[in-house]
Amino acid sequence: MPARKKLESTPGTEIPGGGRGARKQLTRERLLDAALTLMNGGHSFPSLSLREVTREAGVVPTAFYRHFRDMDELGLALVEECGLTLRRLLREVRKAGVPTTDIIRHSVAIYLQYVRANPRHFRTAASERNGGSPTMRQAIRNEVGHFVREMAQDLRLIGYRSDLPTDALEMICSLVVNTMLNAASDILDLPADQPQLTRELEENFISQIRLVFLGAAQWRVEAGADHKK
Amino acid sequence: MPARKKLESTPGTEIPGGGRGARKQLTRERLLDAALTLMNGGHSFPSLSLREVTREAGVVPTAFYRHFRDMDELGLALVEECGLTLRRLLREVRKAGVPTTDIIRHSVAIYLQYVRANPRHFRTAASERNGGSPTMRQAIRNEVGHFVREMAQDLRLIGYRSDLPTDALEMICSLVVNTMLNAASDILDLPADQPQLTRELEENFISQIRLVFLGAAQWRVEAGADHKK
DNA sequence: TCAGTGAGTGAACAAGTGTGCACATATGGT
DNA sequence: ACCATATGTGCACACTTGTTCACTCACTGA
Repeated sequence: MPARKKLESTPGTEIPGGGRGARKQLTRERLLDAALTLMNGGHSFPSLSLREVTREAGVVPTAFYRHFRDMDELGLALVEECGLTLRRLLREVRKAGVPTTDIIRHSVAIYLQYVRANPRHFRTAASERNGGSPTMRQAIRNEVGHFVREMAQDLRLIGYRSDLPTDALEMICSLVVNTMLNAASDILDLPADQPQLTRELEENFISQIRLVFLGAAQWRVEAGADHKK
Repeated sequence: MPARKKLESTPGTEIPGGGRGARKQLTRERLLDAALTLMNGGHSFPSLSLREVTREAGVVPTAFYRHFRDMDELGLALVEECGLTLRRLLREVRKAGVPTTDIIRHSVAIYLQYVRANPRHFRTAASERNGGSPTMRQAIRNEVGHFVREMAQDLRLIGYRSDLPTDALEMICSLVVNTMLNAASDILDLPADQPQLTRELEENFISQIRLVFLGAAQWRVEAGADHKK
């Protein structure tokens, strides 16, 4: 058991010159961090108790209420954090520009690196997407929806399949994003001492993304938009 | 609160001629059913308490131990049930044969019908796939893995892309299955009074599956098997 | 027929939970 | 310099939880 030591029994002792608002945000982050950490160790969010979180954060249970009304609110804050990470990822890929050769492998590499850099965020996103409370699920759907739309817009900006309507582009992107998230979950669940398996999963992931874009390259609107017959 | 009425206070009263083993299996099913029902109403499995389940099943908490060692064991039984449903689905699609026109739309229709017939199983599968305890996640991965392999074999039997190695076929199928499960989760989460949204989601789903097979039709092993360069 | 088995009951427990309340005290504006 | 504010503490409360124990009594099979 970690049993992180409690904060000094009076506020402000730890960072005397820190400023009040700063301190508040600090313990708020500690609470969020504690939740993420606990979730990384088998726990799933809905089975997380308020007391557990405050214990891990090194804070008395009642202090929780200074920051969140209840666990649901903390959950939403967590989702927001994950969404932020996702957006940062998109920025990163965008910044990398459009390499002339093997765009897919390149982007996937950046993605996997990002997943490994923020395992807790991706695990949370993947696990609460279908698992959490209805409220939280909806929140995650929104974030993922944003991500899909941004990605579609990015594709448009680099001139990819500029003949397709936005609907079609977004449908393609959502397929890609689903595959991404599933892969993240699979890869993060792997025992860390099996580089061979990891390699296989990664190759499988790249193949799937490639296959999707192979299909996307030939997609025709009529095939999808035709609701009759 | 449902507060289903308790069983008669002595065993065997309810179905006097039922036989002992039959009665045991009956309450066992009641427990599994109770868990599924609770999960359908917002709860996620790891946040389910033993007492909650027995309450919903109309049984005293201690009776639980006559059937499962703990909640984890019940979870595994649940996963097995879901796996059974998945296999039944495959059989159903297989039985329907290979229609000459629009195979995809046809199969998707059967699938969606199945999802709506067993919403709790599909919701459970989708939600515990990434969310539950490590043990349960692994169990679900196994079931899904079986499903993927069976599906690949089915494709092989109808002569689909008989030139591809099994690896490639399975990689395609796992993409399809992921898309299926995501779609199920999305569709089941929809408010039931929005047929328009449902319709849109379904069309989107069909498009995605179509796109995948469009890509699959052009897949070449070299592209995926080439680990160098 | 009659003992034994085993699915169910109810009471009890220690531990953990969420939350309300009164209290401390550093911070920050006046 | 000082008082209100706000962040964190400690204690207390009523509940719920998982699990134990001794029990009942219908069904089973010899």
